[in-house]
Amino acid sequence: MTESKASARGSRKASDKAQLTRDHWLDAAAGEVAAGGFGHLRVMTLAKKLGVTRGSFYWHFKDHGDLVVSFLDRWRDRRLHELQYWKPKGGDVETELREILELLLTDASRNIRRLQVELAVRDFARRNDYAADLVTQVDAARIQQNCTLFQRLSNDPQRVKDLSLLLYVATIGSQVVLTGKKGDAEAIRRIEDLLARVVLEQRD
Amino acid sequence: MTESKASARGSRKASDKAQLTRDHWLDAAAGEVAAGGFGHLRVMTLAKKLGVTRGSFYWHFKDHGDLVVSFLDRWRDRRLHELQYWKPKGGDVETELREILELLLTDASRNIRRLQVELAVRDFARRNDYAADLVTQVDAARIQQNCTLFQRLSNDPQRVKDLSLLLYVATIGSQVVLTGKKGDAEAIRRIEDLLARVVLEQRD
DNA sequence: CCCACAACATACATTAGTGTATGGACAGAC
DNA sequence: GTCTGTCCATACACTAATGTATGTTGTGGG
Repeated sequence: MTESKASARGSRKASDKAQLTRDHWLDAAAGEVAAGGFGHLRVMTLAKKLGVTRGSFYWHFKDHGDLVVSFLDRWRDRRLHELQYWKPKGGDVETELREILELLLTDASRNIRRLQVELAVRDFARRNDYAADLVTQVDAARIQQNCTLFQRLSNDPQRVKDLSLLLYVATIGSQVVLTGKKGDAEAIRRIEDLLARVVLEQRD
Repeated sequence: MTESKASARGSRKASDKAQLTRDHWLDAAAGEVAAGGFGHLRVMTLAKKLGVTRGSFYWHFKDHGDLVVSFLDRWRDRRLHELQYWKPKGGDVETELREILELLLTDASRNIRRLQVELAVRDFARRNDYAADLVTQVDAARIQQNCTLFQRLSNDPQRVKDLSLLLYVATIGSQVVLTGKKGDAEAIRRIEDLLARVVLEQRD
């Protein structure tokens, strides 16, 4: 009996006797959200996944809603923070554009889990005001990020905004339509190339 | 007592004593799916909405899964069928391109309900193989539709395919990112205009 | 040594939703 | 008229999930 309990706890990956933190629960939640969206985020499922009972959950979190809000907050923080890591390397504009395109499309499409979570958050935002607010923040920051690049392509501020927005919606659309389909890598690569061409033709 | 029952039934829109059909239920389901996605599609909610009890539902449908499959099938049929209505009017290419762009972006963004359902189906497809299959069918048909237009722009079949795909992912991305946000109509109009410009520059 | 708290287990109450079995009203066929 | 089938109501059983209240264990401080 005691062995079965020990082996149950032992099914956890990292350390056997280490105790859980909020982040452990949030990581497990990320898996569930990626697989089934926020509608399938269950406390019981997470507990089984972590090899504990729900009693642990209600120690770390007030309730199910607390988990959701914490998850969304962490997602927002990470998405905003990762934008800081992209610093223009001072190469020529075309090289930099192709770099950021590869980052936004090819690289992003390889991070299936991260992409699934993003789509789930975006879908959840359609019926949850809190999530909708965070998505708006992240979208705005990313589009702003694109703007700083496109300012080197054009002096027309309106054109800069429009190009940034076009690039962004094309990026999201590619992720929504192509991710997980067969031949998606090839299609994404071609979209990436075509986008670079049409954007570069807009310089003045 | 009988009055209360009658008034309950009378809360339905069209006719008071008309009996329900599968399509009535599917229409009501569309409202729920648009609002909350497939995860919030409840038999009880639909029954209340239609002013009947769940007994009626289980007469028209085998079970909850039957409703979902029927809903998806009808969605696929309608999306494929509506493509037949767009016949090239034989104008010049630029005019026709701007027409189809307006149809795909501005017009589509006005049909909030239809758009919400599409996004819900697309999200559901990430965890449901049957839905994924239908979405793939619809996507392919729409992209193919775009190809017939772009064949008048370029003789390179690969470029035709790429442009069609770019237009499609930009369309979907616009719907995902912009729909429902403030100032979305203006943004969509500008995306539409920019897309027309960059596509026309790709003719040979 | 024990004690106090953090971390988790256990057990129970409650809710929301599905599916099913059966009964009833009502309209048309004959 | 009554019979039959369609369409819906009612009542019940069942499940999954949440939240809460309380019990249990392990561990460092004094």
